Amino acid sequence: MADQAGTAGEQSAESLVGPRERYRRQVQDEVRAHAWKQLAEAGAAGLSLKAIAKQMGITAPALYRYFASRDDLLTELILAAYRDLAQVVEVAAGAGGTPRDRLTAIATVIRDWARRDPHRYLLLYGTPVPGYAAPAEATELARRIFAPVRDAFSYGSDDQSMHRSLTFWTRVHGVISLEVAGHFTGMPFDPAGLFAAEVRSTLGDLP
Amino acid sequence: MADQAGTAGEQSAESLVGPRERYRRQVQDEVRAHAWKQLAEAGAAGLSLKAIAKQMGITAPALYRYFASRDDLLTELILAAYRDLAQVVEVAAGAGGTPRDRLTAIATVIRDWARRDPHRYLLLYGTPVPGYAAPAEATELARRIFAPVRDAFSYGSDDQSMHRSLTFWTRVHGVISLEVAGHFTGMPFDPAGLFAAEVRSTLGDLP
DNA sequence: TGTACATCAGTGAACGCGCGTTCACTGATGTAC
DNA sequence: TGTACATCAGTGAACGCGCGTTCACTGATGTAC
Repeated sequence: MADQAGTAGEQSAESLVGPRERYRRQVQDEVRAHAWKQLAEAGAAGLSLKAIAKQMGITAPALYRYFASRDDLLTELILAAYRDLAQVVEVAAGAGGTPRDRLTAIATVIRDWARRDPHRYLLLYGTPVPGYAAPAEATELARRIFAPVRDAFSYGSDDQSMHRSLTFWTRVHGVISLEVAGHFTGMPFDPAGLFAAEVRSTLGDLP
Repeated sequence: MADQAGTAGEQSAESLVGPRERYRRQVQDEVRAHAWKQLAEAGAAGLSLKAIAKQMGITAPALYRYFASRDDLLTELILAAYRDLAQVVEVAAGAGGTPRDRLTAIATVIRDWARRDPHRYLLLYGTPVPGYAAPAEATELARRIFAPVRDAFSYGSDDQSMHRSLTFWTRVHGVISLEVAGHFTGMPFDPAGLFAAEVRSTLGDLP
């Protein structure tokens, strides 16, 4: 939900931009904010331009000045979510330390990210939106996120890194997705503890 | 999607039932079949009585003879899915053998069940339907399904069975949910192999 | 075996709702001279 | 500094669509005598 201010090509563009463009971006941000709120409350199927317009005290056609269509807005939200997660994971992976340190950090930030905005996590890794085809960039970003994991496992020479990375990935998502979908509610145990134990167990004797 | 003919209280009821009741059940089954087809094509949010009626060549109000409301139908489908999975898992768990045999069988049937009808699996374990509260029976059934796993891990005296069961559960769902949601498509590896390896690794030195 | 009656599946019109999207337009705002 | 013009955000009416649900009704079908 944070602004992707770091995106290449937009750097320090604020000062080069007139008041009209400035206003434009402000409204766009407001639309996105309302869109995220809707996604949280009604899921991807409940994302509605008319409802957003009403919440903003504006008529619906006005939104077409800012987004070409409803699906365009949805695509933008999905890509923004992927970019945000990618950035968070890359920062965690880049903090240095042993492979073990890095992978523990990656797992932790992914879970924190998912818990901060469960609907946003589910938008990426939950039930696919029926009839909606994700753009190619989404797949690229998903690959980019997976890459820090594979990189951290690619130490030494004997290489089972692909298999170990996939295992890491499915285990991390296994706990997180059941947790954020609410399948642990009412069960007498601590998801954080389970997650930590799972990560430890998955890293095994990793240096 | 198979008929729950084995449900207690309905056994051999067919012969006790007049032609009207027989017809009634037939139509109900047809509605359910169309509902599953819709769920597969448009997700839970796309389940529509009017669309089902149209597909059956009937007017929508006629369906209210068979289901009290749209949400009632959805609830019935969810419970039917849980019951079907519970039965399948219980059969696998009850086939005997070592704990290892039983848990391998459980994992296998869950994955097969999920792959046979991905949308049905996602209805239970995917993104929760927003604004829809699952009935208490759903939670009970979910617990019942988990119970065979816990039972198979509860051998000997030292008891970490709860933790091991949860780990088994999250790992199985981790692979399956990413697989059925299509997050492995385009990646050059075999999900079946990954799943098998994951189950083996999770069972460890289990007898 | 035949008839009268009760049951009940299905109809058709209607309700109010929300959706995405288009179009011609108004009027405020920024910009160029 | 002042004015004319171009830009463009936002409006309001309208389109066709689909949804869940209600209601009074028709007419076929099963059942009881």
